[in-house]
Amino acid sequence: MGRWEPNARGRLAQAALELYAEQGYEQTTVGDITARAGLTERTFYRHFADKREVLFFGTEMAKDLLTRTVADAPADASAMDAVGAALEALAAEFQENADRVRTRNTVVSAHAELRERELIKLAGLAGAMAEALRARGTADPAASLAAETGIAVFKVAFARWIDDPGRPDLPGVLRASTRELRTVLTEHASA
Amino acid sequence: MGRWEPNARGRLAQAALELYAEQGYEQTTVGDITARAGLTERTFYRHFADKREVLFFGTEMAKDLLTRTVADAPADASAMDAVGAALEALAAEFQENADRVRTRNTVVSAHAELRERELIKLAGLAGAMAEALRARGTADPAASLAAETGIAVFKVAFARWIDDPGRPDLPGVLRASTRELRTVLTEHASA
DNA sequence: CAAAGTGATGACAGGTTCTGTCATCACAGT
DNA sequence: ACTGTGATGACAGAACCTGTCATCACTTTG
Repeated sequence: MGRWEPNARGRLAQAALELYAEQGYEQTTVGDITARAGLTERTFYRHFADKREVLFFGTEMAKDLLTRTVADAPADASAMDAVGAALEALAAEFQENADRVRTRNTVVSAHAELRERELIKLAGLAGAMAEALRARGTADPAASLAAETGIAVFKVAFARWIDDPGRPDLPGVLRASTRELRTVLTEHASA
Repeated sequence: MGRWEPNARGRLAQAALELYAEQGYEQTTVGDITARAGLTERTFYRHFADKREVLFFGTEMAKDLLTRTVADAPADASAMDAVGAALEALAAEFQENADRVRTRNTVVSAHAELRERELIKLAGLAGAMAEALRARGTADPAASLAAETGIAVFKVAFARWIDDPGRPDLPGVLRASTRELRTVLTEHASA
């Protein structure tokens, strides 16, 4: 495993987050990152596909958590309940690492390129949850709808959590948002 | 207005879509595009922010259509009904230009970079609809939830429409998906 | 214990994307 | 005609990303 200085990948991710936060994403070159990490530019691209990907280290972990939680939901739970449980588990993890999550969000939300990457990662999470729902026996339009809608609610709840530092309970905001959505969807005049 | 050969922007967009479809997005350089359009590389970047943006010409039109339709919804219509009407209007326009929409989608969905751009454009549409809802008097968690959920349903409906060439009625698929979502959200064992 | 093997890193070249800057050209208004 | 305006051309250059080969630390094998 570890030869030379250990944990090159981790050092690169750490240096990148620091520099992006200190001097901005666009002002930071890959050379800056590798210089701080004590490596060469070429090595950066051996660990990360591009300059953005270095900030999305944890997405695979999130995907695992979501799919596992969906798979482990009680057999009589509805698709939306399974999705809700998964997203609450993720929200709880965000809550535990609130400082890191907020720092990272500040960097990501400041640059369109990074927001783009974040959105495709979220879409990937939705796809993974839909797949897990199908494995649980939910048919396909319902599975995709539950997963995509769940992610949509998570996005809204997360934004509210970020905006309001006095509301520190992300899982609570998520549950409230889900309830609110049910209201929004049922109070309709037509059809 | 038009000096030199007219409609440089349009020629560039046309040449880009053709080349991306013919030989792939990554294999096409900006030089290829400008050569076919009879312009220089530098001019491409005067009309489009980057190599991806040239495919997202119509997003502003879509945003106008959505916000206008939300604003024009009857005063007694619910937020979700206003969003539903807006998305149905967009779906109808997609339906009218089905061939072009499908061609463009083939190109976009083949490359992660382009899908990223598409997702941030969709997020922008959701944001614009939320803003239009707020202008109509809908409070903020509900406005964002209705807009984001509407886009989520549209994504699912669009994917179903693309996958199944024998189901040519996108507005119909959209309405069916919205009904299905209400079912998914109300059939829950817990809470 | 030496030889060969493995995997991560360094070094270098090169193409592509995108930006800054200034010159040039077609046309409009006076 | 004279001057202004706006789009385009020409050129330089930084940064991103990739391909390729050499090198080094360490492991395995005989």
